Amino acid sequence: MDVTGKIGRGVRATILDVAARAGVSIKTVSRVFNAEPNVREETRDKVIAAAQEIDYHPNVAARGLAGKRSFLIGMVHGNPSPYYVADLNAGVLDRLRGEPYRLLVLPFESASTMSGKVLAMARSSGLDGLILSPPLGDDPTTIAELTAAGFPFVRIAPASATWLTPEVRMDDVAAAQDITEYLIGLGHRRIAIIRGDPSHPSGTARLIGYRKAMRRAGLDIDPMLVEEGLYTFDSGIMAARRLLASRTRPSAIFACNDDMAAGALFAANEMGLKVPDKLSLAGFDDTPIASIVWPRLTTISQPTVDMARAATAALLALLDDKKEGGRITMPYRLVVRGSTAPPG
Amino acid sequence: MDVTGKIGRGVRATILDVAARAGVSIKTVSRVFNAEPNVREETRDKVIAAAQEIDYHPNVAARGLAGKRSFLIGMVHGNPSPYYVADLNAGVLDRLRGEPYRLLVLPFESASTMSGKVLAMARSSGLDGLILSPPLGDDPTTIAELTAAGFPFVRIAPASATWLTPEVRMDDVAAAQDITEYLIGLGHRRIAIIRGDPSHPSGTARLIGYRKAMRRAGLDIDPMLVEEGLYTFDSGIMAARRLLASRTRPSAIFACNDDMAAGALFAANEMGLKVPDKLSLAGFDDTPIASIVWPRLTTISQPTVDMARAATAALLALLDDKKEGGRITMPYRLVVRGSTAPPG
DNA sequence: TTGTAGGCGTTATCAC
DNA sequence: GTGATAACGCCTACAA
Repeated sequence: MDVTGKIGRGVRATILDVAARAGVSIKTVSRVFNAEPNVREETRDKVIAAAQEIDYHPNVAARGLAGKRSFLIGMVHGNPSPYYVADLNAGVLDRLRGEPYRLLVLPFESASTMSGKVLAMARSSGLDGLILSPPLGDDPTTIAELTAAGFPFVRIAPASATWLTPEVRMDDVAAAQDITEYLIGLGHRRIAIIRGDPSHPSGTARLIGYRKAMRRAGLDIDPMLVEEGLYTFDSGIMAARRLLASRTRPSAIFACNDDMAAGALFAANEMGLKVPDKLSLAGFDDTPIASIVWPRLTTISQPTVDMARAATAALLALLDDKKEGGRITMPYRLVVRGSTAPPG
Repeated sequence: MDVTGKIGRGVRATILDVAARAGVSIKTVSRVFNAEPNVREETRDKVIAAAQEIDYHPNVAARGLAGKRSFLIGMVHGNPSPYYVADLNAGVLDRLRGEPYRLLVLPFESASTMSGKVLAMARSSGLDGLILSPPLGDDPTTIAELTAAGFPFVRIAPASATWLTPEVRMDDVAAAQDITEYLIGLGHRRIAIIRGDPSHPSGTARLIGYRKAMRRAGLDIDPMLVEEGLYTFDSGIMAARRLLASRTRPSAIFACNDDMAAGALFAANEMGLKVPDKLSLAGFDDTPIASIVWPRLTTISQPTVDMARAATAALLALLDDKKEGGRITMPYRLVVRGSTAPPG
């Protein structure tokens, strides 16, 4: 036994060491480290002091084995926009600060390779819970297997509601409608849309919002003005090139995320089309990219960080109290910047 | 006991279930799942079949407790550029594919808040090893405590060599010298530099390369042409505004990363300075941002993903074979794009 | 308010 | 090649 309390190189102190040093039982030490009640303040202090002296850190594996939880939550993301992912990460980690939970990032190539394997992955990684972001949060197979197994998970920005488990979202339809109506209000009539990856249902919601706005204004929706993208910068370039090559080209383009809008801006620059004089451009998400390009993008500010924070909070509640599923809708904001103007 | 092999909702199969079903001992099952030798092929198949039938996944916590490792590695990053971080993540995860190790992302505010806490964090998170990216990889306190504890770690892009542990880097000095010489070769004489955050030593290396190139060309280094940034887009704007407000403004700016170069481009746009006609701009890293702005940035292609992959490979080797430290230098590439031209 | 006993699911040690 | 059995460090009961 180590009477001095000095622990040799590589040898970690255990709860027994702390107990011995503090002159209490291991259960008392355990109580202190789990913030359980019924410990005299004086005892608590003794334990904490002893722990510090020998640099004790609870063994996560032992804790997980005995307590049947790993304090590990996973985030699966297949979003191609690094800024979006960075925001998600930031929100989750922010909420996790001070909590015993840690965040595991799960590799992810495409939604299809992942479908049907999420539960196995979660199990083999020993996760306590899962945060699903688009498009996986809308994958029926994934939802079904997680639900069937009773595995705790929350969804960020799901397109369809299940109400089975917490969902944090924003109103994509209304936001897309707003930004389209803003373009219409500027005087635009030929307004194109670059939709997102069809496998991301949020893209569909945004398309619906666009259609609503157009219809309400009595404007035709020319199929030539609906292009498909993949939420990537490059796909935005491609889509915009097709749109702008047409003889009856649009005077405004609404891209379903900032990356594609930046791509459209790039395409316009290539063709010498000045934005916003000859072409108005709107994005969606308000990621940093919207402020990096010139001119800055008019866009919808999606509270990604807040959404991630809220989703994490909901998951923690789920893990602790086994609370029911619910739906949280976060507010968005139309941000008007230099990329939009009346048609020239 | 569950004779049918069907496992109820939420109840996970254990190694005992597999052993019973396969008619072997748990040790044999363990051997199979750890790819140990001395198991007859026939036995192995039986075990694997039994495991699949009851959807067995080894319990990570138990494995960690008994085997004294968590199969968890951590990456600590304090780099403000999301694209850089995304590339690091991608490289690590790519190398980890197929390995039993998982990646933990560690929250990180600033290098100073982290210093002296990395080991404690690694311990309390139960990590097996650590990947340190700038600027933490150069923090003496961190290096010292990890080394003293014999904790396995590798460093990505460290400024100073320790040789104690694997280091994956590129030659920042030579790269910065190359890109500066390229600008000089175009005919520029007044070349400014926007250095990075002083707490990131890579910025110093790049400054040295710039100085070398200038001296070799017999050019004075006007202190007015050396600005300080923080590796962020906004800091690039600020620094460029200061540089461009001067009456004797530079004809070219070399920013120590792409984010700041993009900021400089933004500032030039603000002032109506056409790039590259009136101002040449060079970045560093070749993150996606370099290709998103217009015109695209001339930059140094830093093989971030490859570096992360190599660092991960080195860490895995360290964890398995206890190999020695070593130094890997990856090649860089000067990428010439539209943001640079002869002075107008 | 505190302590004791038992078990969590695996790996390691040694025997067969 | 294979198998019993003892750790591993903690948490959950239950007692005191």
